[in-house]
Amino acid sequence: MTRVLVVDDSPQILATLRLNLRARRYQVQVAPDGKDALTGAAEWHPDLVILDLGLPDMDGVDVIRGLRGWSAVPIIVLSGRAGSGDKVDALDAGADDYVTKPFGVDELLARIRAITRRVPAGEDLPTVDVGRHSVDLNGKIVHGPGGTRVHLTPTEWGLLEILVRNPGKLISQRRLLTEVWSPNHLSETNYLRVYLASLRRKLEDDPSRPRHFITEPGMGYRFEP
Amino acid sequence: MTRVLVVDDSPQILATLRLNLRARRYQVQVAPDGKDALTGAAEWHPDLVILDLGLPDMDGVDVIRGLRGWSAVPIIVLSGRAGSGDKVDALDAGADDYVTKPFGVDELLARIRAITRRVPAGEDLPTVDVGRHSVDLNGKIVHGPGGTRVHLTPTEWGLLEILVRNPGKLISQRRLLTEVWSPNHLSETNYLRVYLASLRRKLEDDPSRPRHFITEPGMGYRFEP
DNA sequence: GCGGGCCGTCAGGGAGGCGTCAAGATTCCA
DNA sequence: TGGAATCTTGACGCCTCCCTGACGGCCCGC
Repeated sequence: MTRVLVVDDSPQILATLRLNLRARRYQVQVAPDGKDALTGAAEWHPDLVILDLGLPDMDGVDVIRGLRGWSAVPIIVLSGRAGSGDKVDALDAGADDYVTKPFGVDELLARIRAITRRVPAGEDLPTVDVGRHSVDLNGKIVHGPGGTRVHLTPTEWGLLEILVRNPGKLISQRRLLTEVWSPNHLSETNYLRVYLASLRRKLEDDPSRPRHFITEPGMGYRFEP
Repeated sequence: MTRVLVVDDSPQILATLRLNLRARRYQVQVAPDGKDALTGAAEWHPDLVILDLGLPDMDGVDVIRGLRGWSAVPIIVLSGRAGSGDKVDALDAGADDYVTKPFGVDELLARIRAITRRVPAGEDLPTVDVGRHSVDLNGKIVHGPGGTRVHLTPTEWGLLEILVRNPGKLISQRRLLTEVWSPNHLSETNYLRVYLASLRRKLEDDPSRPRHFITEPGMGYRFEP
């Protein structure tokens, strides 16, 4: 089932879209501002984002850039501004479509179908740079300098994905253990030490002085792009 | 270089678009009606089609259907009609975007960038080389060195196609089992072992040391060109 | 200065995944 | 109806990866 994240500060539009999308068997989650949109997308991994440009807390184009930093999820922009410059800015920042308000729900639904048809839902992870290595989360490939390749084990990929999808953010030991292992492994913090060491050995230029996989003692780990 | 086919019966629009696109280093070909559009697309294999719905000889939506019958090329529709029904029809017939006239050239160019960004231009692979063998996916034929032929079973073709269409990318066991067998066979990973062995025996130079069909333990398989 | 957490490192053992082979079971076509 | 091609199933040995425990370094408070 296609997962749609709707970002808008107007409760009416939110309610209308949620109703219409749910009736068409989409899975819907909503966010009222840019901050919630970014965290929601990082945690929920939607197949499509519908984004109003006029958000209370941040510029819509910055939200697009924030998403595009780590995700290739399709983005449909809603906006009251019909100016050519606004459209060009949003599209060039990484939006896939631009619909001006007021819009017909039928048209929006058709555009949603057009976009999800092209992207079979699920190919939303681009490549991320980690120092001199480039990490392709989609193809599960790590390229090193000079055409070399680095091999990662499933557990290493699990850790790497969570960290890289939340650049700059502190990820608690609790969350890493829960998502990579299980909620029963919350006390096994030594697993993290072993596998973080392994990731650093494979991806950091100087594993003993990590620059991208940072330890926050007592709390967790952080990925610095 | 991205190849764009522009379909419109108005000489002015044709000239304007050709000028602007050529200036942005697109390769442009034009067609004045639906018949020329279909034959032109079949012979020239454009990476993008810009299609005016108001053509003299046939309905624009039929042109879309005609293209979609055999090609997945992105289509941007131009139309003077702003009605919601027209948009829905065109998009559901297979168009990727819908721009109403009069339109700004800047906006159209931004939409072109947005669409071609997603599809990296030219990604059908009729024949693929696997070591000393060449695989014709359309004709379902494998040629070996020296004019020999290799026979593959339907299941082998199923596996081979998914792997070869995603060169370099890791394909999960889950996806292979789902698409070649069914979602009920997710636990039968032994099938994969048997048929991967079979593919290697038929296509690899040294089946015991595979160079093109790589196992990623615990995750899936990968085709290396 | 000293001790206790917390973290990084290393290497061995065990379990599960993988490749291989061959023998049924099933389907397909003549 | 018979035979051939294809798919399924099971057994066995190998190899990878995960877990585990021990040790040392660093930082902090006492």
